[in-house]
Amino acid sequence: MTADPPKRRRRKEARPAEILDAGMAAFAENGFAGTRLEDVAARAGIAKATIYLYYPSKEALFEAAMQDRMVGAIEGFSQMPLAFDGPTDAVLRRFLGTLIDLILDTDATVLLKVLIGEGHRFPRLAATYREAVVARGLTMLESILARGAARGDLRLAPGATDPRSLLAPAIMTALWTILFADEAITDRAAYLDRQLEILLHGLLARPEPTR
Amino acid sequence: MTADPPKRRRRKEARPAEILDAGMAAFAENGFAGTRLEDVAARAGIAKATIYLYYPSKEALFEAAMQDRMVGAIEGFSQMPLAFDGPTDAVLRRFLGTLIDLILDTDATVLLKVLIGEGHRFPRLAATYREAVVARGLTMLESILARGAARGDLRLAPGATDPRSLLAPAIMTALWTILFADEAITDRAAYLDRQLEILLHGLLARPEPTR
Amino acid sequence: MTADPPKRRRRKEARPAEILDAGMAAFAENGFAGTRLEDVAARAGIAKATIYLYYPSKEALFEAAMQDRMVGAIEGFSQMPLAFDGPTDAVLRRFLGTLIDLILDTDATVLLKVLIGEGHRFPRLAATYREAVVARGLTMLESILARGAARGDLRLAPGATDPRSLLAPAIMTALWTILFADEAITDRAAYLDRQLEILLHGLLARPEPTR
Amino acid sequence: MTADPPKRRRRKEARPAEILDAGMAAFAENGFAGTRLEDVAARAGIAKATIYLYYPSKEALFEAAMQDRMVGAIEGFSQMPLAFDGPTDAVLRRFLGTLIDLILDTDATVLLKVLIGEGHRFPRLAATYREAVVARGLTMLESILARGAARGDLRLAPGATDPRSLLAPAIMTALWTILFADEAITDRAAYLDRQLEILLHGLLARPEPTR
DNA sequence: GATGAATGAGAGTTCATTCAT
DNA sequence: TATGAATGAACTCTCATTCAT
Repeated sequence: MTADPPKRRRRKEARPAEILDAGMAAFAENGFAGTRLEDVAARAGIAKATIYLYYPSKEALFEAAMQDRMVGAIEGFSQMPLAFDGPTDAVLRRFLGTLIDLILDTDATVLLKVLIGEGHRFPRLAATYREAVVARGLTMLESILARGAARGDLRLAPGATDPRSLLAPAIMTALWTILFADEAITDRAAYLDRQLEILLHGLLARPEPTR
Repeated sequence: MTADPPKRRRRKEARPAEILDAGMAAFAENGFAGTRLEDVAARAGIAKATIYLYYPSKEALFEAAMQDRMVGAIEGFSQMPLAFDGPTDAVLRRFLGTLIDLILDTDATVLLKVLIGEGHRFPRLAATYREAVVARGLTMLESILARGAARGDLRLAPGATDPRSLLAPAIMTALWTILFADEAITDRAAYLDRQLEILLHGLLARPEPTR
Repeated sequence: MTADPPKRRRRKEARPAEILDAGMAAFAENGFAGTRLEDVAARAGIAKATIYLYYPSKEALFEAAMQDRMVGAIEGFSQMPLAFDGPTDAVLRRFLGTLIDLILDTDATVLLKVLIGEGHRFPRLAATYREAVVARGLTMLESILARGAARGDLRLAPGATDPRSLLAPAIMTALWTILFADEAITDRAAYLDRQLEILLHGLLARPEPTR
Repeated sequence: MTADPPKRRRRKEARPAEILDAGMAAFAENGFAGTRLEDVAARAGIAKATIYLYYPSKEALFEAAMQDRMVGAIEGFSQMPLAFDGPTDAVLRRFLGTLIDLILDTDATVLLKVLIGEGHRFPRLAATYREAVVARGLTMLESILARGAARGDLRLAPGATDPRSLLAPAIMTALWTILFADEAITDRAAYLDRQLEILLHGLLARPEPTR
């Protein structure tokens, strides 16, 4: 990728991150068991043994790669517009829009995919994911709901609304991408609009508005 | 399943299905690459080599197991109450309730999990799944929406509603079970109620009900 | 070696012992770390993986091989002429002669060699060796000495004689064979005679026989 | 060793010797194949690659370390009291006492241990050891015997006595230390006394002392 | 049909050795 | 001179697959 790949000996500082990237890509494609360290090495442009200079085992590499992506995801969250101004529907649209962008443009999808497949064997990772990523997202949604309730925007008390309902558009996006990559969502804005239209206003016609 | 056939013969004819079950369970836990045929055999109570009498390779067993579960899922669909009577909200509640039961009580979750992890390596399976399971579910939802629109129950034209929105509660259920088994949904009815409450009536307070 | 070596599948009963023999030979030549399982397999005429059908690891094979030889050594002891009749010098000559024959004709030398090299890493084996082999030999010598003292054959009280002195001819034989195989002891009887001559009667001229 | 040279320079010149010491210690513990150059480096407080500045390969380092110890052993011999005065028993006692001290206080034991284990793979070393160390020791014993015969101290002609008999106490000491370090000889003087008592005067009661 | 035994082809891991600094 | 980084060549161990019974 860079201009002049020296035969050996690259910047040692970058190595661990390069390996992590290569590992993540490989694990995403083939899962933990299905990935050969040889492939990771090839992707990173190094020898198999070099991996062991930085990670003591395949498992350690896997965990490090996952953890690294989680840090990325968490950072993505913390850079989200925390100042929620204006009407609740606009706030939600902004929040979910950003979240979907995050999911589609980063390795968040990959992370989810791998954790679905291997979470069982790496309970620590699954726990971290739940606490540091999922719970955080849900908490943010809850605070949006609380603010909306305070503003009188919402029909229901915030406690009556499962925030997972609101997470659904984002997660469904990720899932669709994983399962049917080729049929993935193309027009994100339109997609989000349609989902929000229902979440905000409901499916049903208002039963006898006046009367 | 059947009532009385002589125990002797049952064994022989049941072999392939037993192996399929064992395989499914093993693949669900450890994925394709992470599963050892030895484990499958142990689960099925047979010798490793016996598997080869019925399936020519690990891949073939995997595909057969998946296909088998898909057939089960499809059968589940076809046994769903196709006579949609009554108001659309009741129909939807019945449909999604049955779907969630199906997901939680069968291997549908497991199927989804495995396909998420290995779909990439078994594109034929992924395609079958999309067409025979997912598309079928969406089609049924679309027909519910069309009927609802015809009845005047719906706020929007059926084409304006992404049926995936309606699938979300079911799929989120599956995902939550996969990722956080211990924190899984316990009270299904209540869970569904809360989700439907939003899907049907929306989050927002109705602006100026009178008009 | 046998007449008709079938291509595959030999008597499963003999396998473990064959592997043990092959392992012992290999370990004796190259030590534990220096031995490649591939070599053991080749010596045994089997595939490398077959070893793992019988022993779960290289270490386990090593320990099993050692233990097996120790059992052999111990059996050798128990078949020694326990009925010590006649004058002590004859008894000793018989005992040590048999011991040297045992050492030179069995794997006892090899066992000693390997334990010298690897005992440090396999303390359990070293302990077993000390207790089951060495201690047993010394005990037998002590009983010979006690009997000799009772007969009035000995100059000293049996407690005053370190039985290791008497073991020396046997052990030196083993050591010489290990270190300088090509220069090994050839005429065992003569060798033993010369050693015993000294042990029994001493180096020094009897000072003042009368007195 | 030397008195005062500036600390700076000392380091450089001492390097090879330090590496040799570290190597010897490591080889003694784990044998040739079982020793990692990394360990040697760690023991010597240097980097693994530095070893290659002084020794072109692991084998070369091994041979150098062994040879170095042999030189030490030989020097030990040459510093032994060559002026054998007095009665043969006293001479022998002095000689063997010094030898045992040498064995127990230097790396002579270690050398023996390693050569037992790896002599097979390093025949040159084994040959050197036999010639430069063992043969030399035996020669010295033979000269003691010759002198003793000339003095009339000995019962037998010197040719009738295998000098290895006399070496036995020393070698048995080494062997015991190697095999059963924890049960090693503690009271050297007493141990030697008991061994010599037998070697000099024999086990048997003098048959009819008078007559 | 069923299986225990056997194996070839890897996969992860280690380590002596080399190279650039 | 000294070393951290890198690697190729093993080596141990695993596992899908086959074969003889």
